Amino acid sequence: MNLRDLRYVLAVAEHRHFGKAAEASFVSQPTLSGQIKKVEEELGVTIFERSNRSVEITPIGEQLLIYARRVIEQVEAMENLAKAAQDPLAGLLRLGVIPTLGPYLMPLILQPLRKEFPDMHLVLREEITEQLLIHLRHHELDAALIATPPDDDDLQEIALFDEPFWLAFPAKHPLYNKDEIYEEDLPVDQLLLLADGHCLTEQVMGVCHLDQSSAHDDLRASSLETLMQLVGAGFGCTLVPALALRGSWATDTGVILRQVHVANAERRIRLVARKTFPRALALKALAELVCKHLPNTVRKVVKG
Amino acid sequence: MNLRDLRYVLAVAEHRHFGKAAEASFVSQPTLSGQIKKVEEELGVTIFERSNRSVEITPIGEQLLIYARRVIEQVEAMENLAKAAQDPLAGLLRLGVIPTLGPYLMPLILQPLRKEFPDMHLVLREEITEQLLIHLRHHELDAALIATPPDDDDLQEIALFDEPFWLAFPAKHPLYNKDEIYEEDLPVDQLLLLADGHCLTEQVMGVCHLDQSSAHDDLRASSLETLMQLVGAGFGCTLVPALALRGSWATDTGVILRQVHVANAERRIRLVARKTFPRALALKALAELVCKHLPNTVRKVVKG
DNA sequence: ACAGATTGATAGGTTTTACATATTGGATTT
DNA sequence: AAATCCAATATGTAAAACCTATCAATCTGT
Repeated sequence: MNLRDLRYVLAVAEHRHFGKAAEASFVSQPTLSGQIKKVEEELGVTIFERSNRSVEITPIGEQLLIYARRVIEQVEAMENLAKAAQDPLAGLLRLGVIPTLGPYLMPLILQPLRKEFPDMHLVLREEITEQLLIHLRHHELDAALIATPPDDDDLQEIALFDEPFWLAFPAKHPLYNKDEIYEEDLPVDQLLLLADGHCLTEQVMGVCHLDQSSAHDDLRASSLETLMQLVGAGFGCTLVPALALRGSWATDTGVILRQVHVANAERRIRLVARKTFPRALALKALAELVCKHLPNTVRKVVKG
Repeated sequence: MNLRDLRYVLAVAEHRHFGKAAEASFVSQPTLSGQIKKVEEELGVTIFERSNRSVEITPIGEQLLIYARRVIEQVEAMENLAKAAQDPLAGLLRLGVIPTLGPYLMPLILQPLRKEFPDMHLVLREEITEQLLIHLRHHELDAALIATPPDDDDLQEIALFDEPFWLAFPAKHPLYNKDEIYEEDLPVDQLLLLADGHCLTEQVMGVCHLDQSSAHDDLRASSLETLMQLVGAGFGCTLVPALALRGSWATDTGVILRQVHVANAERRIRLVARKTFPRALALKALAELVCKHLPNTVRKVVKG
């Protein structure tokens, strides 16, 4: 049996006339007659009792029609659903973000996103890079915003922007008088770090030429917010990604911020997804939207 | 789209492997791949995200699968229903009977019917011939038991049996001493009749050579039961079909019954149905069952 | 009563499409 | 490096759905 055949049956039931039903189905009357006959033979049941001047539905045919109508109804609902979902810019997009980026980037783009792509339904998940990549591979996420190259042949990336690191230190710190920070100024021995696993931790250590052994591991903050509270409280200094400068800690914590003039004192933020992810357009749209709403503290990458 | 395609989609979803799904669907892998691709193109949506080592279902695919499963489920229910209804001896049979036959014949066959064809669901309707024929033509009945030739080219008949008329008269009637009634004995002037419309009325008039004008129309009974009550009460005589002899009036009403030796003092009972009615076997089975359970007071017709 | 219109079924030929086998390209495993 | 696995692609074949033309039966209107 066939959906087309069911539609033919419904057409005959509606018109009670093979010719009219054929016309309404955009086929010839012999074709329709043949298909109806085929269905009846397949089901082993007479659906229509036809004479030369009337077409009537048998009682069993009436029962079958109820099912046929339900089937066609469901199929049409299915097609409508697909049609509504055809727009790659619409529908669910499960996006992961690293914790040192999410709280500062997402507020900038959520409202524009709702305005420009009202049908795109973003579901956010904040985890460290390693977890995000696992979720991507497991198809539990569709895309992720991270700060390291994914290093996985199954994944693709769209580079978005470079986010410089700023130096954060307590108000009473000797560096207070320096407006500009160079490599030799970095207070490497007073450096406070995030917990392991955060990509930011390794990147900051890289900028400061620290390795695992030489880094303090007695004081590790579990979040950037906590870290800045520690800085404000005078426990040490740290490097902060530019977008985080406007975090909630920025007011009244007595933390001083300075631009850093050191090579590679920045991280590249990219949108990664599986190469096989079918909604490339959604990724592109999201990438462009993010770039469009970035502050001047970061440097956009010119596409790619 | 196509039911076959939906089954393919479900198979891939189940196996998460095109080769295995193809095998389970008894087609080659390229065929299945092609059909899946076709469905995705038709729907404009990617259902499966495939790489060289995995097949995963997209979120929209998951939603579509819910519908696909429902559709297939309904279709299978439909096929099961048809299969269950394939037996022409099973299922609904809407049967009409004339009022002078139904109450006496049906009790004889209902139980055997339930025993021999437990799946045949008889729905009875008791009306005069004219109404029954109208209902037959309107497909509101499938068959009818009547006592006159249907005289309609769209209808067919199976003759079942000839039912003789018996003379019924009050106990004190002068005919009491006659054991056998011949034409000249018929008490034509005392004849009581049923209401017009009943075929029995005309047939009894025919046997007695009465026409519309010469017949009493001051006393007409609305049912055979009433008629016999009138006879028992001494209002007159009448002719009764043989099967009715065992009606509820037969005891304690003082009605005397005599066999009648008059040509054509009988009526032929036939099962009529539309020529186009598809369940000829059900008719045949019913006809045979009726004949099998008739008392000796009637003469079975030898098939046809 | 007879010609013309109507209706569903049938016949024969064409186009579409579903299918199979063979092969390819990319990735993984031994 | 060779073998294996997997889905996609290429190409030819067989089944099906479809069309036009026609038939048989009936109904309509003169």
